[in-house]
Amino acid sequence: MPDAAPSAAPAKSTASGDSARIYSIAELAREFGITARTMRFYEDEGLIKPRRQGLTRLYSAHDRTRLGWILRGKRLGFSLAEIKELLDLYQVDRTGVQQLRELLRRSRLHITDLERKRRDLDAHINEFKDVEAQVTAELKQRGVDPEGDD
Amino acid sequence: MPDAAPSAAPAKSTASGDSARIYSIAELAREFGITARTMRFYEDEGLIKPRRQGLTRLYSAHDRTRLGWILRGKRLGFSLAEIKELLDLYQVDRTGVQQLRELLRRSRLHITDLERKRRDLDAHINEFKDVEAQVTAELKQRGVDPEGDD
DNA sequence: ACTTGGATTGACGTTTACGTAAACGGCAAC
DNA sequence: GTTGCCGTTTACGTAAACGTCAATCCAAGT
Repeated sequence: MPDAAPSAAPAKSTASGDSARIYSIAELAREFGITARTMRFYEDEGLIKPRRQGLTRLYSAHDRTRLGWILRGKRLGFSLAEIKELLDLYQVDRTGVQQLRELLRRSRLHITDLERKRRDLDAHINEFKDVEAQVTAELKQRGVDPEGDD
Repeated sequence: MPDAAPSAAPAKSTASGDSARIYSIAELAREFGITARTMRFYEDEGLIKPRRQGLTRLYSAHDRTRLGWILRGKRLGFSLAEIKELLDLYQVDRTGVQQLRELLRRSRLHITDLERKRRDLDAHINEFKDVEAQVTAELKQRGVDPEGDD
């Protein structure tokens, strides 16, 4: 969510310290565990727009943050189309009242969706923790240490 | 997760009341908001195995529960292959110590994955709640009631 | 007897999210 | 000067998760 939420960012002490850093495509790909192909694909889909120096792509700290956000969305099971929609939510102009209303409406819709996901997730976690507890108990009962690889 | 976790199920008062109920493919499809095609596909992939009466599929309460679990997994962003793996975790025989160890290991791995997802989800939710709060404040400042559709 | 309403099995089509060459340019080292 | 290494575009391939027919079957109603 580039620059939208203040969040708990480490204090920028070095003036324009590393927010001015630029990244190559391979560098970011390594960092996030994806391929350059994937990043170009995301660009084609309008999810990121790195600067260009000639043909070569130059990624800013902003781009990097955005990419991280995209991948987090993916881990949560959103499609690239949905992620694009959500990213666009932040780019929308907040000048008009109607637009603010619309933004509010869609944020709330999305929060509802996310909270459902959270319930699903908690249920899933609890079930697997149950299994863990049961299996641990069973092993102990058999006089086996549940920890240790042998 | 069928019958694995006790969970908070409503008391079965009618003896074999509805755990003996059988469902048609269309019935379950309607209930879960999917198509019959999807259910047959899941069967092909080995995710559910309904009884047969001739050619017609008959779904039990167990199948229904299982289907619900599958769809919950999907909402969390798991692939059908992953979901199958997780379902199989429960079917695995818990007799041998080695198998119990393996089950424990994989459960823990999965819990780790789920908890990462949870952190991602919480971060996402917080960001959108920030947006909601900011937009709400902005609307109030302009003397507009954030609620109400006009 | 005939239609209507579900059920079935193929088989091919489609969308999403990339992978995988192929063919090229720029630059630094050997 | 050519061998790597990184970057580029264009284009075809692919796995996952179904959708969409087509042809068929079967029980129920009129």
